[in-house]
Amino acid sequence: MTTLPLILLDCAPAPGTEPLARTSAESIADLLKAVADPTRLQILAMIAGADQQEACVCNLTGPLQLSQPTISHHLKKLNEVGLIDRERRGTWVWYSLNRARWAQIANLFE
Amino acid sequence: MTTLPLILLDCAPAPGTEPLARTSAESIADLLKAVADPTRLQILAMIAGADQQEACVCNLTGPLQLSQPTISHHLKKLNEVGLIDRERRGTWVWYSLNRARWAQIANLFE
DNA sequence: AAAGCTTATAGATGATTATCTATTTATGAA
DNA sequence: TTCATAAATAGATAATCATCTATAAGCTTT
Repeated sequence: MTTLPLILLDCAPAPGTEPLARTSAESIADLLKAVADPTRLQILAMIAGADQQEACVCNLTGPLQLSQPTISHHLKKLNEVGLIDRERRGTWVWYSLNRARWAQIANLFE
Repeated sequence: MTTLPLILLDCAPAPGTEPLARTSAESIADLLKAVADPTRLQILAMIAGADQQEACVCNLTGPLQLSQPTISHHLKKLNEVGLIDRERRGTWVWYSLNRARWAQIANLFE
């Protein structure tokens, strides 16, 4: 009597489960890490909901009850992954949503 | 000569920038944190790409080169936020994507 | 019940990070 | 040039977390 190749049912990589390349996974994770923070989500929501869809640091410190360096820190993180754009106008620095980058996240989950 | 009410241009919460409620921001962040990890992204990709779109722990340890407890740890995190479902069949435990939960993430970015 | 395999949990550790205070840099006004 | 305001950076700290080893728990078979 012949037996089925049980090894195929045993513990082995499942067929078709080539893992997502580590470097790709890491760069996607970096992008998602930027949004996976409650304060940064609040910041993004405030920017998206603001007039002209932009905000400066000092627009955010009050409502979020965080120090100015902390807000700047979060804005820098969001800017580094391309989720918000930065524009200096006089003394203020204005941050706005980068819609294209935002859409790239949506595409990841479709 | 009259002057514009400069206070409106000064540092204050921008109009319409009611912050996203902290509790909402935190629960969204918890969901996003679950996917904001390169190993968990690789796990999700492997599950999605597998036959029957499911995988057990031992399908993953080999390709990802991580210890079994580490894989179990990640699967638990993904399961806790509802991104994957868990089903024991005999000795093995099979994990599968929860498409509805997945879609909820997509909706966040539209 | 005893053995063997798969998965989960416990506990430890090193790395990452969100936050703060203090300081510096950048810009505009006097 | 000096002053005042806005934002960025430096450095410190406490908390979170990805990973490991060791062990326990769950299931199947003999």
